[in-house]
Amino acid sequence: MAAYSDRGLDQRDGRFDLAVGVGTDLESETQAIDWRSKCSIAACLDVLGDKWTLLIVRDLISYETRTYSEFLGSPERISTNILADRLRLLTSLGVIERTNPAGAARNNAYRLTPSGRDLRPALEELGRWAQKHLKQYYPEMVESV
Amino acid sequence: MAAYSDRGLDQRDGRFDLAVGVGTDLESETQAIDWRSKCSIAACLDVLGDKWTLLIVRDLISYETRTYSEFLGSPERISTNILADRLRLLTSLGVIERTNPAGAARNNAYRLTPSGRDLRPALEELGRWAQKHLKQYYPEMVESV
DNA sequence: GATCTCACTTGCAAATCACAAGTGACTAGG
DNA sequence: CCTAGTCACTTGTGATTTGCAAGTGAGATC
Repeated sequence: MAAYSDRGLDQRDGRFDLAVGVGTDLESETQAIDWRSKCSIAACLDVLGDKWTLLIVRDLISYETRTYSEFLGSPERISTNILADRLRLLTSLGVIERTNPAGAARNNAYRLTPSGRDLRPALEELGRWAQKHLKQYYPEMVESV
Repeated sequence: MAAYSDRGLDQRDGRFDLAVGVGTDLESETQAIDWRSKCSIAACLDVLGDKWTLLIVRDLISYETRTYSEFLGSPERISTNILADRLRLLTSLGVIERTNPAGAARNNAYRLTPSGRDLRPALEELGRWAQKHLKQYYPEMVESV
């Protein structure tokens, strides 16, 4: 517990440039991650901690594969620039990949890698928590994944 | 699976004003939540989906109780306005509460409610995932919770 | 080979965030 | 009690991120 708590207050933990140089612009671009602490939960949130990233993973758990425009069709209405950015991030992290890595972007869907599939238990727990504790505020909510 | 996918594309799912009128300004203020879809995972992310909220929960899992300034001491260095905002949100959701609800704000710590304690499995899964899949990018990472 | 669709990119306004500097209530010391 | 200090915030300002609308360019379709 609290294994990070002995750190000095003024020090930064590091920055890491993710990149996979496979081919298209989207895949070869680079993203810097500023790790806020050594805590694994904080690291997870450094990467996945926003309103959109895990919804992409959720869609891929539900549907196995999904194209860019299919993601756009999901009910939460992600905007195109955010979608492109998050797909780039998840690809560079090795959480998702193209179904046809060598092929052109058009109709080239995304799928989860083993790393992405390992997020399923966490998403199930989050969904379970919402079902139990958010339904009082939002009765129309339904299950997922 | 994909139980939300039959929704129309143009419809909004709703908005809900959270409020608990217990006493201090911080507790009685109101926050609007715009539910993006009926999906429970999306609902969870509507509420907890950012880089800071779950770190507050993590601290309370690690330490049982924490004051405002103790939260500020955590290594991720949350800023004061964001901390106040998230404490307000988590309080209005019933995820955390003050250890002395009737007392003054000064030295009045926060603790998890049963709802907050139910987030532990999800945080454990997220931490486990980070340990398994993020360590390659960030070797200094350590366990947590 | 012109048109269409798909997977993005770009530009700009709006919202959110980080950082620094207050503020006001309690509290300990003299 | 009066003053100085600490704690729990709030406020202001500039920087970053997001949302929305409008492109763009490459491959598929006709």
